Amino acid sequence: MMDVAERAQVSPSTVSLYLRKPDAVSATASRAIAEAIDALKYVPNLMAGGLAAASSRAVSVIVPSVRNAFFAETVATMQAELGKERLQVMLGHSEYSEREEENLVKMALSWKPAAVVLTGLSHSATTRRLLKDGNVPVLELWELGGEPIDMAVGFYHEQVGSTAATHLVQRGRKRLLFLGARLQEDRRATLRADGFLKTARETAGVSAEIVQHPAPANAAIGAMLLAEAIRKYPDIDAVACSNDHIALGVIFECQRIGVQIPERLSVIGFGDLSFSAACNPALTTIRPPGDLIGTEAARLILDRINETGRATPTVIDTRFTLLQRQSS
Amino acid sequence: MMDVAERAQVSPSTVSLYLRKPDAVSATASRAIAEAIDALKYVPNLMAGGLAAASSRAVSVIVPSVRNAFFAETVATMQAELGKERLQVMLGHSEYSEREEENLVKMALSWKPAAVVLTGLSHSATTRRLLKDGNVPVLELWELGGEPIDMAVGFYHEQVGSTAATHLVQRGRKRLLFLGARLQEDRRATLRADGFLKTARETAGVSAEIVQHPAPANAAIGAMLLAEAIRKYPDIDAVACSNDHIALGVIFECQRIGVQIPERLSVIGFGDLSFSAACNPALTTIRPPGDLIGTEAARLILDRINETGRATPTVIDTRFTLLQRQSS
DNA sequence: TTGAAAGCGCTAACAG
DNA sequence: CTGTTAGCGCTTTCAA
Repeated sequence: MMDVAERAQVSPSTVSLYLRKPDAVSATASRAIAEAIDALKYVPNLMAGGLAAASSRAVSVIVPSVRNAFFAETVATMQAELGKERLQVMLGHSEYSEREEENLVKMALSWKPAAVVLTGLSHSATTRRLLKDGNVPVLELWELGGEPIDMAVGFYHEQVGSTAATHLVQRGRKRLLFLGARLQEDRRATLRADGFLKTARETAGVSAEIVQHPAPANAAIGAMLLAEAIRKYPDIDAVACSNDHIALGVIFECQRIGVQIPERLSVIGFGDLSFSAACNPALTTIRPPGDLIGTEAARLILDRINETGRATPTVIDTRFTLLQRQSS
Repeated sequence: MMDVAERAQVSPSTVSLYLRKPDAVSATASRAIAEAIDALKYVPNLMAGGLAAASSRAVSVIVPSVRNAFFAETVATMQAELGKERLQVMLGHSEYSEREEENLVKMALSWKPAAVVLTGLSHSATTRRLLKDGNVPVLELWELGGEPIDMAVGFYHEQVGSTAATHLVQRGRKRLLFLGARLQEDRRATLRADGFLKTARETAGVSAEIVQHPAPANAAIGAMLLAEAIRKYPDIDAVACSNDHIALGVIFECQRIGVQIPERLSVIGFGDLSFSAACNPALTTIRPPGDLIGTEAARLILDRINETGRATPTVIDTRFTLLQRQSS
């Protein structure tokens, strides 16, 4: 930076100012500095900047796993949005463990991040304390309904379950079933199951049960669950799945054992994954706005950093969309 | 750190040493320092550390998109492995653009990363120059066959295509087709197509064509491609798909139009995605070792950082696996 | 709008 | 194995 300043005939602090707030520097100086940066191929050292400013241009994003398409979508969107403002995404995977999440938060704080982004509303006591004391913007994504540490962007998962149940009932179904995977770890899937069962059972003449498996969701588990469901509850006429991977397995299993969808069995999923519209039959599902969550989250972070006077909202409900297709 | 040193009755540099190389500090000092860190709830400032060391504990990982399950797998694995050594993953998405990748590399270099990880072997000239001059370990993942900037971990995609063709021919197929999506951007899918066509056409009595679509791969595109393929080449008896999303669409479309798999048509995919084994019929596919690529990459980076004397290899061929299932 | 000065909190020789 | 010393390359008042 000193070399750039020398070449541009200004002081280092003017170069620094130019880099951070270009508008505060005169056109003449700006031109000279830009030329010097270019000629010298100057690359700012963000470590030094972060040290001096006691805050870095890194945003720590912690999700259960980026292998999960939902979180991948949000992470990808956030990186794209934050990258435009030259903010770096630092990624961490909690693998659905609060202990691991806590470690990641500790590591993250060492970087003096511009913001910390978590998934969901349940965290260890230490995590909450670290973050509250940390004097850093905190965002919790993908879940609404509890008390956020700072800001939250997401939707109500009980509503998702409730919407699914209502939809199936409206289609004339009476014997409902929820098919869930890894419910012990996936709090949000559990909330969807709760909402589903509650709404279904509150409806006169409708019954609802749940069948689950502890392994992570995939189509093979979905197929197993459907087989087990048919065995346990031969008279079911509709299943709601904790996500579309499970629903895909249900579709394949029904094909194999000759259960007609939707005539004999209605199926609704969650996720609207890339294959859902192309299934045979096309899968009715509920689409969570993974990308919207990402853009809204990025916007809140940017607002905070730029302290745009106007108080930023604390909670954003992105809602979700029911997509009715052939399977119901 | 000075507070910790004072409380532990040692000098700050001993604390620093303890933090970086615990084994180099006496047991007595270690105990005292650990106690002090705990009591004071000391959180190291990695920005300061990075500045002083002229190198940070951040690893920049740039992939086309983490929405793609292949790269998500590698990113997740790398984060887990590097996280154990307290290295942070900084994520960037090139969206298959060399220009965007170049921007991300420039941003990454500002952080003085411990290593830069890219996807594939083709990059802009500037990217290559920046990285070669950057005096930073560079890894290129998921592709072998060219001249790596520094180190590479992956496999040969032409071999994948060739393996698929050979498999189909061995199953007695004669009229082969490659179904591809987004080949103009996805160099590795193009390499697989090339290998497939070459091997098929070199085989006596076997013909091979290609049908493609410019949109990103998903099941709907796969269904469209299959329909188009049947129209153009009514006598095909086998299709290889650029990935399993396409293959899934093919399976559904064949169900709809009544084409028997594998009797009338053999299908092979690429990816072994989470649904592939559970399809109806189960999908024959080629599994790329996304997790192995991640662990090997992490190992190379760690070796470099710790300068484990022994020269680290420059290129690692992880190979891939053919999984024969019902669809062929 | 610009510049001088004073660090930010740590690392890395080096000597002991 | 431990301590001394001299910065790393920026940002940020504050004054001009």
